[in-house]
Amino acid sequence: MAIGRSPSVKDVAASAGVSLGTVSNVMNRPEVVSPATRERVERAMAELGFVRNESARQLRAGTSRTLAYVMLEGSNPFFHDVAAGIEMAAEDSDLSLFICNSNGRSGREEVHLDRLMQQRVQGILITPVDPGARHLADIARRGIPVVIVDRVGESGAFCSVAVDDVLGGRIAVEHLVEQGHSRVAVIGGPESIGQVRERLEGARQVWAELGMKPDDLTYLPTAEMTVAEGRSAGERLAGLPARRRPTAAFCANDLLALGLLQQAIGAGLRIPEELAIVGFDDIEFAAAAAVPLTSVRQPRQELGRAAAGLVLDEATNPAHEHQQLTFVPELVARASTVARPRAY
Amino acid sequence: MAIGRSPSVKDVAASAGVSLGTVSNVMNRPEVVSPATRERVERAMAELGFVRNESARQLRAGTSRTLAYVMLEGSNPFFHDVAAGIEMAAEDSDLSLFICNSNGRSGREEVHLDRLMQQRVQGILITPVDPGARHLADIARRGIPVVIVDRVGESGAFCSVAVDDVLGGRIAVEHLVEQGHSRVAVIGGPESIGQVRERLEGARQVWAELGMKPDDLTYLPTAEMTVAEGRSAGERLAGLPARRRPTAAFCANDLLALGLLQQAIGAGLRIPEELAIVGFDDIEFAAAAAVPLTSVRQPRQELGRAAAGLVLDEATNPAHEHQQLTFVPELVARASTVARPRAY
DNA sequence: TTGTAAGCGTTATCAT
DNA sequence: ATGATAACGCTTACAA
Repeated sequence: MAIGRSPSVKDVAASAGVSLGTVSNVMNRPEVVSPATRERVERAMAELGFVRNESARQLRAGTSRTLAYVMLEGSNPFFHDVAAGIEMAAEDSDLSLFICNSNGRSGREEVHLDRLMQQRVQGILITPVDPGARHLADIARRGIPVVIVDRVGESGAFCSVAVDDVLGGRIAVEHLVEQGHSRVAVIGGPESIGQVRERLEGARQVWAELGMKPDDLTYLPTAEMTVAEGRSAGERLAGLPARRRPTAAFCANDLLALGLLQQAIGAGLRIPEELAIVGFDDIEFAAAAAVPLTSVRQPRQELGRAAAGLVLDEATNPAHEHQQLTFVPELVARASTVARPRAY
Repeated sequence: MAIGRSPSVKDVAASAGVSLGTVSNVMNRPEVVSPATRERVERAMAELGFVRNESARQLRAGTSRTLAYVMLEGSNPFFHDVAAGIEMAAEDSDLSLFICNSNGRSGREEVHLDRLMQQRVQGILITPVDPGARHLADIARRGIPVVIVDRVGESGAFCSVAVDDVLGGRIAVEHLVEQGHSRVAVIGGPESIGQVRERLEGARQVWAELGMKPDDLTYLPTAEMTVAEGRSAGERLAGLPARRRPTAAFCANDLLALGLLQQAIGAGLRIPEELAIVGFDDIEFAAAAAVPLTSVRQPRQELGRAAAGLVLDEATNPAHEHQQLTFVPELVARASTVARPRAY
């Protein structure tokens, strides 16, 4: 039943009684071939079960029909939403999307990048472990379009798409202060993650500008941005002396916030009365939490879409100029900070 | 700065003053080339920034170094966990993994499948919209290894890896009955989804076997397996007259359960005292919920790993026989069904 | 409108 | 140990 090897244009040509070139024309410029022969060729293709060999096409064409996205953390739905946005854009341009996951490890990232180069992908979208990494610059120098997603490239050597993380941190903490909190925890880490640094930075900035006491902003570092670390931060929070204990927390992403929320509810705290919580990203699960989570929303799919637009521009437009797109994050207030939420 | 085209083996050969074949040997059988020339070639490669062209390699080799997974719903973390398992196995065999998402639409699925064939992937893993679909059988008939994941192929025409969904439904409902519930809701849909049918089937079976009254098992159909539909099912549940209202619910997946949980807590119900909830899949967010969710665990990564093993066997072992691997699901009891959970 | 032939970058076979 | 050469399946001039 199984065939030795799959039929090639040559086989189709033989079967249809035409030449190689004609078969190719049927596929690539059907208008130049007469309806009669075209139909004959198409029938032959169907009969033989011909499937075009993309490698051969690509070898000849010199260009592939694929984009790639190297995500930072497969376990964070945020990145999958970004990927979904990219995929839509890719689909619109009739491109395939290759998705890789570095899992925060620079080594894996490099391995993936290497393979993608071998595959001659049209462009690479990446949320890098380190935007300053040598291997990233190397790729860009080769002329392969690279776009940094969710992070601003430091050198301006590539395009980037991100939200203003500093602003995000600001509006989160500003919101908490508006709600009457005067002792706030900021939770996140490690600080080697740029997004974390900037979100914390924004939080500190606005805290100072609003004239709050520096000591009343407590930083609780975490080793990762996970639910488990959020729970652990909650325990540390609970361990603080009541007088100094923050009445609100700003978490650098939603996974941390979800973990904190779980720990707090488990400990019997009323949310938001005894502890208010703001997350970051606004993933689906934020709104789906038992106490819906206030979060700083990133336009996740939009981010991906815009990034895809930039790679494609770089890939096809000779006049392309690198640009850093910045989206404005938006606070989505829910029950975890306000008893009667403005949004749900 | 940017180079016209990237250097080929030919360029490397010229630069190193050796022949084409020698360069190829350095890459593929380094042991046959003398250390001196090998080093010379390697230096030339580094200087020129040579990157092997995978299309050409593949065209020549006739086979690609990629596996593909077509997932059913990108918005459900369950599938990403399966994908992670596949990826690990792929990595072990030095293969790349191409991830696609059909989003439950048969049309998208077919488009992806088509592209994957053109790419000549080594094998396809898929959680299909419809395991009986024509296009799936067509691919298998072409001799491309296809493995059905999280669903049993109907015809035995391909390998499959799944958990016993009927059993899963059984242990979920058995657990609820053990906890003393005599009115239970089963929530899920649409019934066109095989997993749903079987989980419900198991629920009904065990309900009857335990001698419970048929009318006390209420089926609440949903249009999708999402958090939003879970919430909506919760509202319908709340609308039932108190006498007939179930005191426990078995949801066909965790997203539904999470939605139901949210709705119930929002409505002021105490969990599990006033409503006990069991989900299915045991995704990370089940354990992370405010009230940790009891769930029927699927060995998500294991599923992926095993499936990858089967495709690889089919791809490489001439004596390969199709097989249907079935894992045994396991109940993970948490606070959403037991006041003092056995596990956390 | 259709056929012929060259070439994309690699690998493998056969000489040397 | 190294070099020359054919072949993989396709696209695209160019010729007929």
